[in-house]
Amino acid sequence: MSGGVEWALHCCVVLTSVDGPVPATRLAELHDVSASYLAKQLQALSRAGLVSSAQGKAGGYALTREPSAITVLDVVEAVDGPAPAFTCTEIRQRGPLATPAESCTVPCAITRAMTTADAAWRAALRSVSIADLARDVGADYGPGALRRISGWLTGAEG
Amino acid sequence: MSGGVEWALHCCVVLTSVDGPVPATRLAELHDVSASYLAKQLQALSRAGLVSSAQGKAGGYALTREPSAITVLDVVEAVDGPAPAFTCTEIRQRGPLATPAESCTVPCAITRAMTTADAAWRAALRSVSIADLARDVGADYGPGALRRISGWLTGAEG
DNA sequence: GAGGGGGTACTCGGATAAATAGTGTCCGAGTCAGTGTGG
DNA sequence: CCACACTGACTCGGACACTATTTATCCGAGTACCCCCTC
Repeated sequence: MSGGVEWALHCCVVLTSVDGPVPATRLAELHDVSASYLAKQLQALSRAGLVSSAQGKAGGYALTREPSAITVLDVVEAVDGPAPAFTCTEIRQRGPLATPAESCTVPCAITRAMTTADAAWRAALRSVSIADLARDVGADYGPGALRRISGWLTGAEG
Repeated sequence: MSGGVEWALHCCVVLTSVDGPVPATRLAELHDVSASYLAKQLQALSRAGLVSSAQGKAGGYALTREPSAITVLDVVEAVDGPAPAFTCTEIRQRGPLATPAESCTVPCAITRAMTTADAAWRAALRSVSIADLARDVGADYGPGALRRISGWLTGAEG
């Protein structure tokens, strides 16, 4: 999985604590990561409609929906793409004992097993929302943690 | 996920139908894939102890256990490695508002969500055995399918 | 003092290179089967 | 006829190139704010 997923999720969580848009540069220095590369991830989120982008002097990125309406799966699919990890190359239709194409009306057993596992993975990610993550952050580090981040994002210099 | 996982699984399924060892070359031409690269996957299975390798004239690969005792997860971890897809880089400990290390006794919320999803994925793959796959192949293409493959693997020329 | 126009600085967005993991290939080390020879 | 040693060919195993994906970077297009000028 792309490492940018982690960055994107952290950005979504901190964006729950602010109202206005936050520039990519600010998000990058908060997390001490490459601004240029983080921009790419945020663009992916924007293309997926999870965040809105605003240009100009007071521009930046902001969540488009309630944090409870954005799932972790949404972010993962936006950044990594919606394609499943396993792709069947139809080996059964190759070689000297190839299964004829007309017998291949359903996916092969291996593909079915992989698809089932992939569905379980996605279901687990779909059951967790950004709001859940933000709540857990508060539970882990105290209610003031996100508030401090919010203040730094909107106001502080350096 | 590495595409070699699919090849390895197909090999394991067909190996359930034969008694003696089968050379990698024979498995490769059955599936019409690169023999050299398939060898790499089979070596991984051998390192993991799922198959035994025998050298010499009548050598090859054979399953070491009952097909019902080998799970799809075993094969996936043997070929792709046991590492989870998501790796936390501890972003929370970086940047101007870094969380102090002594407060990071448990994984962060994002990592917990990813770990849970990964566990669900692995549980699904663990619940399917190679024997299950072989049985499904019989159900899909008729009981004679695996028998024909077995005969070709052990006897036929070209 | 209020409204409008222009400048400016800041933002995103996509196009462009380096690094890394995955894919594919090759040749050498090791080993078993078969064969020929000697007893 | 049996046992042994040898030959030979076939097997795996790891080391070596090539390609695709991921990672990282840069510069141009666009836009909202702010200042200044005019009325």
